[in-house]
Amino acid sequence: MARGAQLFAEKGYHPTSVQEIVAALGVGKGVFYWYFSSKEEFFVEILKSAQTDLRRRQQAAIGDETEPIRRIEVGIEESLRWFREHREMFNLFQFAVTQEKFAPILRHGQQVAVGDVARHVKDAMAEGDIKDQDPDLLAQAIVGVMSHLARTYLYERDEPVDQVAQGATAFCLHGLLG
Amino acid sequence: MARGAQLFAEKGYHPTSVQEIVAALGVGKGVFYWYFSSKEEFFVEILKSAQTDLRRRQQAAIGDETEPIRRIEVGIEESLRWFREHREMFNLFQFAVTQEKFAPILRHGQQVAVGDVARHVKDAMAEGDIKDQDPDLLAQAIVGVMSHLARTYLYERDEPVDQVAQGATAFCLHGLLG
DNA sequence: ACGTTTCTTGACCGTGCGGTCAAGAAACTC
DNA sequence: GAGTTTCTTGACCGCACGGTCAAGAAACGT
Repeated sequence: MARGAQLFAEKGYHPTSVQEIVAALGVGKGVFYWYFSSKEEFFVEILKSAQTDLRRRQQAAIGDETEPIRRIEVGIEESLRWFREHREMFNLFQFAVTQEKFAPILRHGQQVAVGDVARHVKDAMAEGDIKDQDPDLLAQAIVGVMSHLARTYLYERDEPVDQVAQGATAFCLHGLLG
Repeated sequence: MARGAQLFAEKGYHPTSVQEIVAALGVGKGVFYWYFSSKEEFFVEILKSAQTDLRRRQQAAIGDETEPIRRIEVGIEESLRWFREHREMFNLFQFAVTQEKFAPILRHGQQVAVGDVARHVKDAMAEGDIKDQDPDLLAQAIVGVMSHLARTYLYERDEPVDQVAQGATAFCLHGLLG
């Protein structure tokens, strides 16, 4: 299935034919339709499993941290690392959000991610580290920074993860001023 | 051409056929291929003209402002307003970045936008309002916040522009802490 | 050993696509 | 108003797509 993700990522969903997928896998077409009921379902499967994998990684990395602000930082860092290791998925995610068929799945996953961050933000507020604001908006903004910097610096310019992560967290914590 | 953009936005680029486009326009297929050499070229034309329109709006809105920080704020605000007025284009832009054929065009436009912001950031640094950091990274982060909040609050949740703009600028200026 | 279920094959089908083009209609000369 | 250029039409073409299915190979149970 990783094979399929790679193909989709290279050419895009529509331009990649089932024919090409099975050829790359070295199997007949029938075997594809034995395991998946359609090209669409196959794609959804790829998206879902990538999402859960990413979440697992985030959770695992955050596990030891107790400080909410640190949890956010580590979450950003680990997400960037995951996206770097799964270059293919970034474009696929981005494409999927734009298609009505796939958007709900993507939105759900992203809502989970935003929820995670928002929880840490709330915790930080409770501890008085962040002044009271809408936690959801802050979390959304953080996700926005993360994903845009990932695209620009990780994929287009291939810069080292740690450096990008450092820039991302610095901006999220202090903004332009401060 | 706005008609075409709408169709593409509703169904996506590939699933929208030339047949449908000309039907929606109420003309024959030949007239499409008289003015455009391919579906692809037509799409590129839509993207380019939208990009220049957005930029014009940004520049016009910023025109009177002299304070660099205010320029950034007004730029964010006006961009959000434009995206709200051209709902169709958001998905189209997002889709186009993921396709190798169209990505260069999109990247160029976005680089121009980032360049604009980065210039204001530099100015603000010169005036001592922002401490020295990489202006390009800051500008990229701002664009990231803007576009993600636009998607979430403007399109998915249909919240008022001013409120979203206020949240976006606040985060960009002060981050979580500050 | 043999029946049965689980997989695998690839030729094949109907469909709808992007793009063409012979045929004309309008609009524009002079 | 004849001649020429600028548009417009829609039937048509070749093709490649997603998906099917009859046929058979492996694997398994007994």
